[in-house]
Amino acid sequence: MQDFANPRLKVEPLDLGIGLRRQACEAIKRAITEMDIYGRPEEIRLDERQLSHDLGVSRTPIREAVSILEQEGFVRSIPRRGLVVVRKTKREIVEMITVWAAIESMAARLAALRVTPNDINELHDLGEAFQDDPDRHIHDYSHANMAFHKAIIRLGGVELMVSLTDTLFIHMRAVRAVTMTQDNRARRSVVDHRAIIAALAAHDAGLAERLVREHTMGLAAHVEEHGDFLDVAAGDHRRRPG
Amino acid sequence: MQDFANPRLKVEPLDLGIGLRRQACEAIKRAITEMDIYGRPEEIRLDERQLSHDLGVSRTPIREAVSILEQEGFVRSIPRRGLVVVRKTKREIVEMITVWAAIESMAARLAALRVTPNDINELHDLGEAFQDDPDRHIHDYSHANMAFHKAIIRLGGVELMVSLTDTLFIHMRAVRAVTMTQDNRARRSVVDHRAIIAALAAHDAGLAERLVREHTMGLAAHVEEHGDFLDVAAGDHRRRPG
DNA sequence: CTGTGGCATAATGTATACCAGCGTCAGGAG
DNA sequence: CTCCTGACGCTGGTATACATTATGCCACAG
Repeated sequence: MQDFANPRLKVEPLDLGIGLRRQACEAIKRAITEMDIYGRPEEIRLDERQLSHDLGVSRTPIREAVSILEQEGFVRSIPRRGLVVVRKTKREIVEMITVWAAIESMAARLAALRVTPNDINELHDLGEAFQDDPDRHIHDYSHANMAFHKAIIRLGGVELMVSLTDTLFIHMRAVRAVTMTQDNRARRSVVDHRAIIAALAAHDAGLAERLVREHTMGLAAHVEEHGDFLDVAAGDHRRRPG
Repeated sequence: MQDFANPRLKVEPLDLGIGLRRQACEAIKRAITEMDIYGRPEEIRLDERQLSHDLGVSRTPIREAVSILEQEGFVRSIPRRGLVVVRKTKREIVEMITVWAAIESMAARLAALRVTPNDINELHDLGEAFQDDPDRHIHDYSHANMAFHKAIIRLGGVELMVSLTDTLFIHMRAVRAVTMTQDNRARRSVVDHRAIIAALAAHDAGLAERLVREHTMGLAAHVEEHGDFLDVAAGDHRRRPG
């Protein structure tokens, strides 16, 4: 009966141990994403005992976290051999971008029917934030670029799209910077984004979908064309030739 | 050196521990999918010890398998409370269908540029298999229907789409039968499928995409309209009202 | 009679110990 | 000098034991 009659104490739910495994999962994931995977040619191995020692927990939560990370495609567990950080091949990156294009274009279609002027303003701010000189702050612009696309997906109103693309975007972190610096893509992105915003503002679902699809598939084609650096040493540790 | 010179012992590779956790994961997943989740109104709890005892393994592999299953959205782990089989809400089902529509329509677009006459024949066989009387063998038809859509996604040539939709389709297993029996959808599906095949055969990417999208989004709208049975008791175990 | 508080039980989350392969290195033999 | 073989160590996989917490019941007090 004290649900709303006595609002005396407003304590937070106090997330007790809501996941020592979650913390480990997040920590490892962040460590992986912040590491420049494609910078070094050799394989990156993970040691369970090292991780458990560094994180100050036992191996059990580490292993559960690793299970999740493996399911999400960040690491690969080779039985009796060890854990390696997966290095996405060019083909896999292109596939991820393709799926991203599929989801975001559908989200744009749905968003075109729902957007408010307020949403349009937010998109505009995100799109024009670095319009003056996108080449200057590549990293920041790349971040804002991701935020723009994530905003469109969010405006679609489908939570599942948000969660699915979140994982995809994390995987593409390593590719962002490279793709942005090439071919003056950053500058052209701004133009595309303006057109997308205009289509959304006009509630033109078909146009918004097409523009988003062509924009993102353009990135896929770009990676397909210039992304060979991803496969430089992706498969050099299959067998030990002796 | 005894690889092929001395074929005296032909013992099978005996997948020792190639994944005790994988086996547990598959077993539990199959048990969940084969269980009629939406038949009983009460929550379905899973007991770790029971599972470990039934599968004949320790709790550790069970817990790792459960981590994967939780990540895939089949179970939900409530800290210190236990495991419950998730019962997808109508909204979540609609969202999954929407994502499915996004992916398959993109796959259809890609497939239209790649399909061979052989592929068209296969699709035709899948689509027309139950054309004579789809209402008769609802279960088989539902299976063939899924196979048809999975075939289109496969023809898109993007492996990631196949794996992503595999999980989605498993989740929608429970919904298939119901949606098929309502509104004469099975019969109309055949007509839609014919048009999709024709568009693919004509290499009309835009049309194929549109037809697939409208077909699948029609299912989404149908579930949105008639899928209230999904929420009958989805949230009755939040609090114990006393 | 009802409500509250404490206790007991049980289930999960975590830690540690043990086990089984696989790689590597060294030593011996040809 | 080279190649094969065996042993050791490192790695992950599994099991079991322990602690912490949630829940339900019972007793006592108002």
